[in-house]
Amino acid sequence: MPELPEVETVRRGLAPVMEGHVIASAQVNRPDLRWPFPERMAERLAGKKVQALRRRSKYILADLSSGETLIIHLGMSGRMLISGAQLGQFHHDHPAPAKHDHVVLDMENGARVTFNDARRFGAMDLTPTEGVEDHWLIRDIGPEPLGNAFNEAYLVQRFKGRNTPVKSALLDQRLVAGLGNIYVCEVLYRAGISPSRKAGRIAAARVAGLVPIIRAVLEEAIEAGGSSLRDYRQADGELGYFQHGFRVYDREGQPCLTEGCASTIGRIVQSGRSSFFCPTCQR
DNA sequence: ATGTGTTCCTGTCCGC
DNA sequence: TGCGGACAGGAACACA
Repeated sequence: MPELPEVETVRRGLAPVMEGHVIASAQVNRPDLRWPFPERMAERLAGKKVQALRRRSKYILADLSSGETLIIHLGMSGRMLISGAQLGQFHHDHPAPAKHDHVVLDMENGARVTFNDARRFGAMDLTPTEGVEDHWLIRDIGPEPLGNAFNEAYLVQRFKGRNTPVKSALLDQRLVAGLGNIYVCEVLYRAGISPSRKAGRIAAARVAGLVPIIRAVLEEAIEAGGSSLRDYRQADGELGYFQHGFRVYDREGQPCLTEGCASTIGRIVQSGRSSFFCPTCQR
């Protein structure tokens, strides 16, 4: 599920209990998720301090004092739960293990971080921190949409000559990092561009206009995640799944929210994914 | 090189 | 209440 804003929200939620703290022990309850876990993962995590908790695209990167980095991907259904830490205090009691709790990290500070992933499209790997950007899962990913390398000239260049629908182009992680089905729908709605339009046939000015829209949509979602984070810390400690007011995603058959537009939101399937759009506002 | 369809897995929801 | 099918926030992989 989680797209860039949700992963960033998870990272920010984990940081207070993990960054600068030592993993006392790790429990690994199955041999694999999408791929096998790295050899001896539990042993390689135990006793290591998390020096930094970073994010690259939809990956969370935990740099360890051993010189290795734990790479975490949440896939479609991956969740992170914090227990034993509330309101800055550690109370040391944890909920009963749940179905699909695959990896459990017990921190020396008493907090417990549980990775739960029903569909098991998630992944974890351990790799040397030096060169983690060249790891096979990460090396081909495009620029961070909130960074300087992602800009108008870049996107215009990358769209040039592409015969694929703009929806597919923006989902392509090699082109830009971190966008998923929800936020691509939201971006194209805000930009007034049909998801079916071929990327290479959009006027350069409109392509350039996508850049600030992508940034705004993601930043607003991160902000919404940030405010939800405070609630989660008070509630059950589950991170990353927050209610965010989507303006077009999952609104098939409901009225378009654009002022003065009388259309209803439609849905088409593009390469197996639902695209929600307004047939009037998006051309 | 690009573009598209299939696949991995479990859970939920909706119509009969 | 059961059953079948569609669908779900990802992305690697196989193939045209």
